[in-house]
Amino acid sequence: MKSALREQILTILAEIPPGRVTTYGRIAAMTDAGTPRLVARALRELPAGHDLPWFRVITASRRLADHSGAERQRHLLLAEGIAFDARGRVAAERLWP
DNA sequence: CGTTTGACGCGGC
DNA sequence: AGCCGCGCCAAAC
Repeated sequence: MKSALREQILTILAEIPPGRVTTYGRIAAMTDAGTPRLVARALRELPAGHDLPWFRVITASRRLADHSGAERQRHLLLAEGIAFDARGRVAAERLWP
C-alpha cells in the first residue's frame, strides 16, 4: 500500500456533503493524521485533475486557510450556498461532523 | 541523515 | 475578540 494516511484523508474528503464544510482538525481527528498540518499538506499535494471537494475544508475558526487558492475556494463555496459573515466566517451550522 | 517547511490548532495574554 | 508562540510530523532538500 502507498500511503494509508493519505487514503484516509481523501476518503473523508469525498464524504463531505455539498453545502457543508469541515475543518482540518476534524479530519485529522477522524483519521490517523495526528495533526491538522498533515491534512493541509495532503490537500496541497492533491494531483491535478482530481474530483475531490478540497474547497470544503476550512480552519477551526471557520475561515478560509491562507493559501494561493483561497479566493477560488471562496467562490466555489459561495456557488454551493455557503455564506460568509462580515468577518469572513462560515456559520457553525454548516459544519459537517 | 540533519534541517527546514508548512491550505493548522490551541492555550495564554 | 484577536494576536503570539509553541507543538505537531511527513516530505522535500
